[in-house]
Amino acid sequence: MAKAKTQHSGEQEGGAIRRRNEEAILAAAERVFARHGYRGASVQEIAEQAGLPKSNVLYYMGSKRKLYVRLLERMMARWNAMLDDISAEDDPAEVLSAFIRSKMLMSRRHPEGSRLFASEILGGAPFLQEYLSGELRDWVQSRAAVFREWAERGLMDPVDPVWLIFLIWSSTQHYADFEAQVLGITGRETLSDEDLERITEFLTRVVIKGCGVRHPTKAGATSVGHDPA
Amino acid sequence: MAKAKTQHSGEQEGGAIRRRNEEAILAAAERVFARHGYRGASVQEIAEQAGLPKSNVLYYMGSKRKLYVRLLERMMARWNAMLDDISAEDDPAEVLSAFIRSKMLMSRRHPEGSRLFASEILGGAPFLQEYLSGELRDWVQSRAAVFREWAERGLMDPVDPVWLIFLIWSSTQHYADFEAQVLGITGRETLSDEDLERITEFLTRVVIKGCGVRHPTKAGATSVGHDPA
DNA sequence: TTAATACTTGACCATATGGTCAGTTATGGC
DNA sequence: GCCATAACTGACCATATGGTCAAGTATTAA
Repeated sequence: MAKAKTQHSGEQEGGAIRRRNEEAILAAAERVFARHGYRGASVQEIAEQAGLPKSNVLYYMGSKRKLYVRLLERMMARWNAMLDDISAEDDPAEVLSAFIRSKMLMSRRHPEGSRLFASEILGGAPFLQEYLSGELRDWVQSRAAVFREWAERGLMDPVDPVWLIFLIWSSTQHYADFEAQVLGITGRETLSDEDLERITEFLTRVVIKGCGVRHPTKAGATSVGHDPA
Repeated sequence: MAKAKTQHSGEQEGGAIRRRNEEAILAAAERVFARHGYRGASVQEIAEQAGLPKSNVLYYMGSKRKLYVRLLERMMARWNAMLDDISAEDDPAEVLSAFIRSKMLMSRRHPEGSRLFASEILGGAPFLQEYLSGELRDWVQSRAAVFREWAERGLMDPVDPVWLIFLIWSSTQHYADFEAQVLGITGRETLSDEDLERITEFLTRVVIKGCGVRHPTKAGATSVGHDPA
């Protein structure tokens, strides 16, 4: 095999200069790819937004394709960092609430990354197909199994867990991906933290109540989320 | 003003040849724009998919930009055709159910159009900004007023109507926009009509139950969607 | 039949694209 | 101070882009 070139060996090493420039490039590229998609983005524009000459971007990233893949991988890593384990012993209401909250936070903290991901899927997921039908599918199936057990124990209605996961994904991601629509319709410049908090509460409430989630302590008794305010 | 040229006077007229070719071009363009975004789409590719030389596409459509705008307008027209009037006198459960169903049908019938719209919003809605903050905003506000009145009459929980509308939009559109993800994760080739029907029922149920929608006949009494299957 | 109009399309143009490369400058360990 | 290596970058290339145009062919109304 070829000797690993320092340039592309990845990971954390590399001088301070390299790290700084790569960060600038990745940030700029995330914006541009998110806005225009893979094909519509140009290396020239990324370079300008990063404040570097085009050659320099290619020097660090090798190619447009590699840069794009690296961004996707970074986004997947963020995702994976969020996927805490759950078991059927946990409180469904708490798990669903935490799930919605963390997805909402992801949309808040990484809107460009979220849009980049959306753009990739929208285009038929040419780079992410195996991830979707591999890793991510396994993750969904394992969560689905837990949901199903909750339903069997009478802790929630017997809804299809996969459709439920999609419901949570779509309704939370909406605020990053369709930000332009949300802002246009609500007539605001930005969404405040309070807005996001209220939306999170709304979504949590509808999902938990809508799926008939009950407290685990008293087996199959009290319903959750009935504060009449 | 200049005399209207037959070529671009729009509307229904034009020979059979024109209509046939324009349809082919529009269909092809919708696919290509949906997949690659405005910038990423090329007239050449659209022409190939339509089975015509590039010059011919430009002959009929004038320019890439005009073609794109025309597609957006066609999609907005479909949308508007769906926006039937509602009043506070209607049954909330029925209205919400019909709303979800028709949005779901739209995702089913016009997935490319849906993705085209999504791509436009994702890119910051450069062509649709005024539509969003104008027509569409008004539409949302008027529906929101009805939802609010329902809440005041005790026919549903006092949820924020705008977030509710976004919830319905996002969760239904998901099945068109993120089709690649849905298929990858569920491991299917396509979603069947039965799948769509079940998803529609699931979403309807969660929304109606989650928002505490009640029947209007008995003022603020029975809750809806409790079939324990 | 004829003339006007609609349609068709290959050649062409200026510009932008992703990517290469050679030559130069800066950096850091010794 | 030395030098290997990292960092930098303008010039360049083949190709693709959106769009124009002129010269054709098909269609149709009179």
